[in-house]
Amino acid sequence: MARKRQRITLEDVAREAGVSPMTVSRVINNTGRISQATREHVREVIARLDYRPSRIARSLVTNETHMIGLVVPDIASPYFAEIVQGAEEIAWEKGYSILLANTSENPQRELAVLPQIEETKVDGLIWCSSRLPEETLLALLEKHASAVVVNRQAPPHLASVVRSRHGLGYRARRAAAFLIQTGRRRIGYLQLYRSAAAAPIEDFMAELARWGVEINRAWYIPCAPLWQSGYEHTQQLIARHPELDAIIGGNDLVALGAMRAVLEAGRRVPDDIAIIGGDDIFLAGQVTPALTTFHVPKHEIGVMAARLLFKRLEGDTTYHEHLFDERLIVRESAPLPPGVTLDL
Amino acid sequence: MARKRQRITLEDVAREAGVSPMTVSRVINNTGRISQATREHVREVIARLDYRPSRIARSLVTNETHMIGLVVPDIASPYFAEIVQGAEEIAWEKGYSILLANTSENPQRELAVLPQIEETKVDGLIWCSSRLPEETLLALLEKHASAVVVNRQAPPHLASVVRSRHGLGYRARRAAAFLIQTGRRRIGYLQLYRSAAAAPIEDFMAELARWGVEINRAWYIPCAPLWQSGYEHTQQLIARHPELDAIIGGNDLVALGAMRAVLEAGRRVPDDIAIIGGDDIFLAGQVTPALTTFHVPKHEIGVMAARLLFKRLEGDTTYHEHLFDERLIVRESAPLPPGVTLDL
DNA sequence: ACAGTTAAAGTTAGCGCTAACAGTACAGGG
DNA sequence: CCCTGTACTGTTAGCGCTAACTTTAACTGT
Repeated sequence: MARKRQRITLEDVAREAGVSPMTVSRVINNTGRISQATREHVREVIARLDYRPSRIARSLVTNETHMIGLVVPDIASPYFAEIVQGAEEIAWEKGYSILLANTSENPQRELAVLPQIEETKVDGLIWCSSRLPEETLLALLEKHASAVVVNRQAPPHLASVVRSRHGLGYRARRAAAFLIQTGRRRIGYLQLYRSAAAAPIEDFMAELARWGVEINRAWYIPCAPLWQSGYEHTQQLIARHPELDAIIGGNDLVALGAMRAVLEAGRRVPDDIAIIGGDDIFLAGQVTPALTTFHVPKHEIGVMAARLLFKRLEGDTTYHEHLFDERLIVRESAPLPPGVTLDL
Repeated sequence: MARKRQRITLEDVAREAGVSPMTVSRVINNTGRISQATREHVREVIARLDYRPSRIARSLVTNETHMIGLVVPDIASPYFAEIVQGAEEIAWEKGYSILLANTSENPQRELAVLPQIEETKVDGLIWCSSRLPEETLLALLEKHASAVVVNRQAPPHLASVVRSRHGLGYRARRAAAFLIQTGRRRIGYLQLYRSAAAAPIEDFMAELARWGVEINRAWYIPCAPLWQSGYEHTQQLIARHPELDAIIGGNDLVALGAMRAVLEAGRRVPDDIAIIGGDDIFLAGQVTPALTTFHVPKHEIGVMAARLLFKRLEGDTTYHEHLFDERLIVRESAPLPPGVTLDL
């Protein structure tokens, strides 16, 4: 029987302690001047009644909820789960709660989730890897006093930014350079579809051109950031294009799906086809062959996003941008043959 | 420049529309009787002013926050991330938000997180895999009108329960039975430490005894639910006990850590040492050798937990318990040799 | 025509807190 | 003895909403 227990209010405490509600409020918030005796007495009553101040009521008057909204495309992805973990850690330290919204990689849902967050009046917002088009994103950011955007760009006055180099097309270009120098010539690319902010495929092809290797648009296909998508697209890709000797996955899940498809097709990794992933999720180094990929400091991204947000909340409205480097981790799926030296 | 934009209130809308605040309130909540003309006019003004009702203010009077608290030991674990995903899905459908608390596997933190959640006055609470001792957990549940507990037991009047069979010691016993029937005799067990609710090691040994195989307490060691822990404990375990021919991991992360340690030690999986995991996380089937494990419907657990919670919130205070089955998924790390038939 | 009904509004009060201002009491200086 | 300052505590009002009640207007049937 869910008892609707009457909540103990600040007024109850005041009455019990024989002081005014304001005095109790001051004790709780450590504001104003309170005599040591009164303070201790009120504290004792608070403890005795097991009083918990209502954040709701406080928020209504202070206009601060001590909550921050966290929007991610897929909480079950190892990539975002770690970012969330990092952000939650900092929020907790600061006494803030996390309001989580999972948009299931769905821009519609992303749009729909925002009114909900607005109505809750979170103090700030961390927005990860928005799949919304640029102008829509900006319009929504306009309405939020404090926001931090992860993996997207934003105008300085609207939000701070945390990114790793991925968005700049850095990753695919470096992967291509590495593969070519280790002897690969016909490189497939499972490019994550995303907003306009993503690196255009042209950047990637420019890199290939720089090395003078073959370019074939049919080898570059858009792909959802999921294992299944990498798996299925690779099945088709290698069936239609058996000439491929390397595949770049947009992220590790995709690359692992690709690896599976390659192995199931009876081709060897890396002997026949080398594979490079994209974010170094936890198990990337545990599979056999272990995945060559770019290390992305996911936890630190979450931590930094929260830190920048709190900077804004604390009144520092200057723009901050933090760009994390992505280090290539050479493992077995795309090894460095003995004797090869790289020029990266 | 974070503009402190003055929020548009219900009163603004009322003034603009030339009606009383109450009328606007009724339109928003679809309560009471409102003429079609007024309703449409008010709606138009709401849209024009881009008015968003304040949940805070509403909560203060209705005593409902439309938020549910979700406490997990480790959001970055693939196991809990999927549960969170499931719960968030249902919450979203019902128009509720998720207040996320990550306790980092730390009972202290678990205790500390509760006041925060209480102050926020969430409408309900989903509590996953609490690491708190039984009596502490119950004491805390007492204070919450509506709660659902995952992977723990609870008295019917305090909370509904969602579990898979794991907590009953089912998993380790079945794993042992399987291993023995496939020819293994000296079985190590990396048991997840946890609360009193977990199956005592005695259950496991009873199963071994039933099959008449060797029992050696030194082979059974407590282990944190992390890859690193499985890895390190296994390194020690197989160094001290080279006689082992199988290892059971408390969950997949631990089992994968164990697998890595075994392979690095130059032993073969499954030829020298068979390995069985525990929750079938996403990549368990992707590694080589693929992990034999028990499938646990993580997403469904999250969904069910949220469903049972909403049942309580909607006034059905009867006790519900949902027990999910765990199916053994036989993959390569502990295969079924040809010709062997199982008696489970 | 008039009480009785009903639909469609409006009024009042208060949820639990805190900001801002207003005391009060007591000290020491003139 | 008042005056000013300091240290503490109290009073008032209102944050943005909704529950509960009241009012107004229009419509009924006899």
